[in-house]
Amino acid sequence: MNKIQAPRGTHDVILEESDIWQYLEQAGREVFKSAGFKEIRTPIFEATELFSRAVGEDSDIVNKEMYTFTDRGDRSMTLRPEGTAGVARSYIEHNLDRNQKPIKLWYQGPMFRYERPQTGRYRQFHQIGAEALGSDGPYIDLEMINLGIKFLNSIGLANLTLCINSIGNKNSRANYTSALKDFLGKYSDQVCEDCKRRMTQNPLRCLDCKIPADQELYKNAPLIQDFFDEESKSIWQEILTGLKTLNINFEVDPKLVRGLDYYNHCVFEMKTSSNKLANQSTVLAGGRYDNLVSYLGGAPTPACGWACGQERIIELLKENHLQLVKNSKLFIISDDGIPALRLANQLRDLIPELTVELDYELSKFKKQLEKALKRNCDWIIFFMADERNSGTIKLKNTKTTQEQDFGDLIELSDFIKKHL
RNA sequence: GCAGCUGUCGCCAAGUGGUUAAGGCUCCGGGUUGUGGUUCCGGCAUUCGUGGGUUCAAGUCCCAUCAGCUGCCCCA
Repeated sequence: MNKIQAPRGTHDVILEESDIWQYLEQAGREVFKSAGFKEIRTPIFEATELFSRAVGEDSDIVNKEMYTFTDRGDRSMTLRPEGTAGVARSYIEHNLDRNQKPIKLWYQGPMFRYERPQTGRYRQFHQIGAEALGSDGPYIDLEMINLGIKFLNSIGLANLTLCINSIGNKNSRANYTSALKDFLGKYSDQVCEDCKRRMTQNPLRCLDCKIPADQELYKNAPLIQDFFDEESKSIWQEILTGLKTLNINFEVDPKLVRGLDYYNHCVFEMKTSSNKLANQSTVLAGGRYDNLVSYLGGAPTPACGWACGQERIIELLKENHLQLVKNSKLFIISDDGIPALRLANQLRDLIPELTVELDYELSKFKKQLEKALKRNCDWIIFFMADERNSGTIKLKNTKTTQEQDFGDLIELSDFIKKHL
């Protein structure tokens, strides 16, 4: 029989790694809770049309990266490539705009993109994201940025830089794009193949071309800020002064743009300087997307949000030699299974925060002791025939090596609780 | 979608065409009569990602395929 392996670009989260995942997700939950965000769980697959409308017909995601299939009812379905579209769809479908605004939501879960796997890049990957719908900003934008930073700080991530830019409103961007096209047109025979293609499809992207020769040519390219109308200008200004006043460090990156169509005004990314992620240095990215809800047929709704790639963060956490908070563990050594199981259950009820384990193989005393020690248990209970016959439980603290007999379970559990 | 590198036990690995595929860690069984991870014995790949081919002979060479890594593209 040949072994079946996990599909390309997917991976199993197993053993110690799942501890890190839980730690990460717990940290997210706490941060969102503290800011009054509610969790939203949307389907993992949606009508294909949702993504082609939300993400953009000519984006790479829609064109070549979606997991699309026809279901048995002949409907075209797609495994979600990102989280925002589903949230917006749900917002419209359930008339969430009738709630107090803004609606503040967060989500966590798998996303799917048919890409070439690399470090920090998978076909099934996971994002934690937050969206706020119904507020114009700039305060909600600042709140979202702040929350993103807070989240990453809370898990002990350092060496992160907030990069920020504004891509203005629709008008400003249209004016800029046409000016940029004119500028780029002058070099159409000198730039790289990719840029030639980008010139027509997504001229903004030329600006972050990685070819030095191209960069040289683009040095004198027009800047988007010079094309801002009054609205774009004032919103951008408010964000910048807000960040300064809040003492949030940032770098303005005029070349920061977006691959997804629905963004406008302020966009931002958190990047790591760690070389652990190779080329995938962006760990969290987001911005304002005032047009998405109306693209999808809802009433025009200002909104902003961000998403962060969990796999990428996990890589960084591993590098940080993360000290996960371990809870106390107790191991019962016994020569009879049933009394040991009963005792384990009683202890679990009495001390829910304690991990209680035992040896299901009923190995010899020596072996069980070894197992307990190898597991790094804080406590060992000796519950062999001798103890059971005398009606006592012998408790040992493995750190202090002190032992104590207990005749009463409540007394024993109180003792442990006191020393947790 | 394009290009380069890699693939031997759960993990780390030796092996460079020639008998039964080193070693270490982990794990499992057992001894040292119930208290510190010790020690001692023993076990753990008919098989080298998979499938073909070359050869008297292949983990070692060739081809294909799958997967991983890296760069491009794009993105979280």
